[in-house]
Amino acid sequence: MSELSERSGVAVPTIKYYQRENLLHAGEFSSPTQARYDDTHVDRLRLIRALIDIGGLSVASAREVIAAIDDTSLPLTWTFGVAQRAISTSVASVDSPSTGRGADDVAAALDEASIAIHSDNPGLPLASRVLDSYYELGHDELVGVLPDYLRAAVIVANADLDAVGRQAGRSDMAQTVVVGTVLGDSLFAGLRRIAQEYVSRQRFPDPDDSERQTKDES
Amino acid sequence: MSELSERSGVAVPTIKYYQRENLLHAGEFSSPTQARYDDTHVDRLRLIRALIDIGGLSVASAREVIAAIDDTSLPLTWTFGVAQRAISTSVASVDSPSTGRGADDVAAALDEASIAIHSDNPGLPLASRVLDSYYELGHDELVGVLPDYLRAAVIVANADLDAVGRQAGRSDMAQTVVVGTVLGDSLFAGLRRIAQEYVSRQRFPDPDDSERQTKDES
DNA sequence: CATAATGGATAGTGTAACTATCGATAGTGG
DNA sequence: CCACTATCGATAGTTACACTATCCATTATG
Repeated sequence: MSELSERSGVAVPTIKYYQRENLLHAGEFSSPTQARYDDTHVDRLRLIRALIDIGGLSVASAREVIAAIDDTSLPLTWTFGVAQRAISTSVASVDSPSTGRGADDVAAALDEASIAIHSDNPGLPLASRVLDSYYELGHDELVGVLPDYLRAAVIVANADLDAVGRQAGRSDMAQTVVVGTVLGDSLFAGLRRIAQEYVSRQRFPDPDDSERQTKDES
Repeated sequence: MSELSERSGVAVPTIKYYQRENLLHAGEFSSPTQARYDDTHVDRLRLIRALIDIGGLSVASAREVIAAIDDTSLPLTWTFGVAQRAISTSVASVDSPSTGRGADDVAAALDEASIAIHSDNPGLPLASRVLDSYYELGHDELVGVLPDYLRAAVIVANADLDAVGRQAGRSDMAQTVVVGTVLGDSLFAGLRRIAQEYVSRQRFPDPDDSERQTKDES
C-alpha cells in the first residue's frame, strides 16, 4: 500500500524502484497481488533517504551498506570497511596505486604514532592519493597537516566505537556503524566549518565583528 | 592546442567543455582562430581534475570554488565558506532549517567548548540536520559523539590554518584553502578508516590477526 | 458486482558530464 | 603558393543515474 508512502514521505513509484533495486525488502503477501508493510519498511525507507540525501550516497552504494547491515554473518569490523568504501565511491581511484610519495608519508605518520594496520585497509590508498594530489598541485605545505589529522581521526574513531559499544544487538551495532560512518562524515564536515571560523577568529581578531552578521552573501 | 591536452591528461573536447563552463580561462589569441596556452592552464586543469576526481565535486561546484580563488576581492575567511559549501552540495538540504533538537545539541556543544561563531555559519545547519537524522533513525547514541567530533574538528581546523599561514600570496592562500578543505575531507575520511581499524583492534584484540591479511574481499 | 487500488513490468523523463561532428578559417611543409 | 592538417566555436549526440509514468491483470472492498 501507499500508506507506506505517506508514512515514509517517499513517492510510491520510488518505493517500487527501491524494491526493484533490492534496497527495500518485499512486504508480506496476503494474496498474490497484495502485500502488507510494517514498521521495518518505514524504518528502512528512512534509512535509505538519510544515506542518500544526507550522506550523499548513490543508490548502488546505499544498497551495499544496507546489505552489509542485513548480512548477519559479516564481522562488524568489515561493516566499517563497507560503509567507508561506500562514501569514497565518489573518489574513483581504487585502481591507481598512488605514485608513492603520499603512501610513504602516510606510512611514516602511522609509524610515528605507533599505529599498525593491515595493508589492505581501504583508507590507505585514499589518504595516499590525496597526498599525491597535494604534491602534484604544488601544495606541499598541506602535507604537514597529516599528523594532526591523524590525531583527530583517532579521536573520532574512538567516539565512533564508543557509540557502537552502547548498542546491544548485532543488527543495531551494524546500523550504528553504517549511519555513524556515512552521516558522521557530513557531521564532521559541518563541525570542521564551524571550527575553521572559530580558529580563524582566534588568530585574526575581526574588527567589524558585529557587522558581519548582517552581511548577506551572493 | 591539444598539447595542453597531453600535458594535462585531459581530452580535448573536455577542455573545450570546461572553457564553455567557465572553469578554464581562455588562451591568448595569436589569431582569430588560434590560441596559446601556458602553465597556468595546465595547473588549472590539474586543479579541476583533483577537485572533481578526488574531492568528488560537481562541475558546477568546481566552478564556484575556482571563482572564489580568482576573486581577489574576496576575504579569505569567505573562501573557507565557499569551499565548504561546495562539498556539502551533495547534501541537498540548505532549505529545511532543522527541526530543532539537533540545532540545540550543537549549540550546547559549542557553548560547552566556549566556541562562539556567527549564526550564519554554513556548518551549523549541516551538523544540525545530521543530528536530526540520528534522532529520526533512532540512533540517539550517536549524538554522544558530538563533543569528541568537535574537539577533533578544532584540531583539524588548526592544522588547516597552519598550512594556509605557510603560504605567502593571497592567491596561494586561497588555493590552499580550497584544496585543503575539499581534498582534506577525503584525506580525513581515509585516516578515519585507518583509525577505526586501529581503535577496533586496540579494543578487541584479534585472535587470527595474521590470517586476515591474506583474506580477499568479494 | 462495479470501482478503485495494488503489484509487476516496461518505458519514458530530466539532469549531469562528457564526447562527437561540422564548417569555417588558418598556420605549415613542400 | 597550395594542399593538408589542426583549431575554434557551436551544436548535437551519448551515457549513466535516479527517478517517474503508463499499462495491465488481478483483487480487496463497498
